[in-house]
Amino acid sequence: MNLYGVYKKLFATYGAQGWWPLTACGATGAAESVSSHGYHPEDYTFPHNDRQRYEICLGAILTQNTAWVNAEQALMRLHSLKSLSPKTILHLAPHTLIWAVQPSGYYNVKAKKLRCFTRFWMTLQGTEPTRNQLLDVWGIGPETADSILLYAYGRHEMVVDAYTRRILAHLRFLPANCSYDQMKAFCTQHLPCDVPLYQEFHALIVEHAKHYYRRNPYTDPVLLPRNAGKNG
DNA sequence: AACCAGGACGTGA
DNA sequence: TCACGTCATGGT
Repeated sequence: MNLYGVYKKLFATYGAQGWWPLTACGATGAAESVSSHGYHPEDYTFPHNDRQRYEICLGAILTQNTAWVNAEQALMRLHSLKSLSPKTILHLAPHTLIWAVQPSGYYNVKAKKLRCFTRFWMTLQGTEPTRNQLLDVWGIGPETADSILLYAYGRHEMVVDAYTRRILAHLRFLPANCSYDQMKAFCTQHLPCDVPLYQEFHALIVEHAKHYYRRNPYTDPVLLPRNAGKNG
């Protein structure tokens, strides 16, 4: 099975994931309903405005090496401060921003990252950032940059992560110590050039890895049903 | 009770 | 370039 076969198998198994998740307030614009996820299954025209794009960017930073539920709590706190927007977030006192970011961990660095990114965002004036521009922002590395480009701007950039590395290595497509750029190039080369497919692929990888790639040794009954590849 | 979560940065070799 | 320590909360 090639990588496109992997995609089709995961999609058949888990269905459309509808990433990127927004908070309910971000997805609907409602001021009060700040509860669960605002997924957008099979609405690939998403996001619809700069406010949603901005929330995706903050979420991408807040979820770095952190469970999404924790990042979401931080977004909720920002919303409760009416500061889930570039203009207002920069007016927060340092300790207030740190309080908001605290549930997502790394609160000192992430508060700084949000400030750095927001200053950059303001310079964009609504225009789309390039990948190199994003990488020049302190706190934005390759995965966060690609997440922003793919999910906030619908750009044709594959997002890969630690889960992707585990799966690609387990399927023996790439060595376990492969680089981010190697993974990205491999995925780009072996998948159709289709933005919604890219969005779903990464989301499906994460969903699948949560099931079978949390702890070594990995067993994957979906992609490796009968002990295949045991002998290298 | 370790171990992990949708990484990135700073440093030293 | 690359390996390694650091950042930190919350769930299993």
